[in-house]
Amino acid sequence: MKRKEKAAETEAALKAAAQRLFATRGYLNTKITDITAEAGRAAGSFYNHFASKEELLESLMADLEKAGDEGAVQSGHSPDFSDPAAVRFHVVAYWNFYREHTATLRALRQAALVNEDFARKLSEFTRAQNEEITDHVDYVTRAGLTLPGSPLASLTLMNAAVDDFLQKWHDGATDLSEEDAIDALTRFVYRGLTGRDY
Amino acid sequence: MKRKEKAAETEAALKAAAQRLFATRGYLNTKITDITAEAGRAAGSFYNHFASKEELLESLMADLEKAGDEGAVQSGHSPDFSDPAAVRFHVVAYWNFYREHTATLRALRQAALVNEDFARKLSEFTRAQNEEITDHVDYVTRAGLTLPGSPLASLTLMNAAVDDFLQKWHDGATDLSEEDAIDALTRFVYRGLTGRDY
DNA sequence: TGTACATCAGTGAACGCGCGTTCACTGATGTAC
DNA sequence: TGTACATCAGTGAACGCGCGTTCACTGATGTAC
Repeated sequence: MKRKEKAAETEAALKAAAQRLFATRGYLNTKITDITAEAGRAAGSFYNHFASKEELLESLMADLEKAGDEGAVQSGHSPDFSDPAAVRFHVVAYWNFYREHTATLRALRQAALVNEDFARKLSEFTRAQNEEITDHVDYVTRAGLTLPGSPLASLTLMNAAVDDFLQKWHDGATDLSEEDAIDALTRFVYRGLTGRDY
Repeated sequence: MKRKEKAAETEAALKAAAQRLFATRGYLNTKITDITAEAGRAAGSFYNHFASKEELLESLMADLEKAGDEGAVQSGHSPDFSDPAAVRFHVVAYWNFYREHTATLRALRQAALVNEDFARKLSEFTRAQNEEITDHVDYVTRAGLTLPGSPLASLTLMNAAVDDFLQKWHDGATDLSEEDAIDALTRFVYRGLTGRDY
């Protein structure tokens, strides 16, 4: 079975090369021939594995979803967002998830700008994410605190702050160490959601 | 001087057409021939006015900056962010600014993904925006309240929340009316910055 | 005011570059007997 | 185990599409006398 091994190896090399390039120069700026060159293969080789750059990205997304599921399983966290520790736990989890999958996540966002299909996939992805923690924000109301808006709006606000801040931090737009950044983000979100100081 | 008038008219038509297309299908998905077709001119006409799509976008940015300056002048607002009304005022101002310039702002963000120059311009733009309100957040500290992080980090958090939420709201990701959206956003940001309920 | 020429905005067919995609070919691995 | 053929991963030159860009041309406006 040496043939299949070799094929799998090439496919993996192409994916790894793609991720490296997506991270540095972005999805839209990466040509298929860039990927094959970075992977040390001939241009034509690409099509033995993927029909297009889009399909490669879908494959990377599939890996990401698998990793996401594994992450979710091992959590066993508190869903009570009236507790700052629970908010922090989620911020940290998302922070790490983003760090490990920066290339794919950024590529996906770029692809969504240009491609209807990926736009849908991205919004489906965030919808699913919201779903998972909808009940978490309900704890805020049950604790006698008031959310900034409707539950969905509050989730969206939280995601907006986390997503964008995370990206800006990675781009070096702030002066903060990682711990300080997480601290600030947690505090901002917790306060925003609950109206309580922390 | 009928000739110059005609030229100015065509240039304006090209810009207007570009904005319409940028708003609907995005900057990156808009071809130069799309713009000329939408403006009802021949393809070659474009180059009488702009050397490239990038140059057209720069021209749109110049318009935007002019509008921004005019907006800033007529403000006469309170800079004291320990006062919710001051925060709201700024949120509303930015909200309106965004609504009026959606096409250009989104185009700029897309261009920044692909083009080094625009990336720099965009970050310069947000830096300048931050500059303008750096002192505003200092009022929070002076009022005896604690910011979520360093002043720069706090500003970045605020911008992150506003930018991303605004975009998501425009994309229809929430269920809120405009007033409710502004309310929720203001509350979230004010709480996040000050740790005070509102 | 009229005439002859110059200039300019606009036109659209044609050109050419960049890049995605194909395909005939090679050499290695697998299969049949 | 050896031989002959089949299959498959990989190669890279060549092809062709999409689109940015050019350019010779037209008709209208401006200028000189």
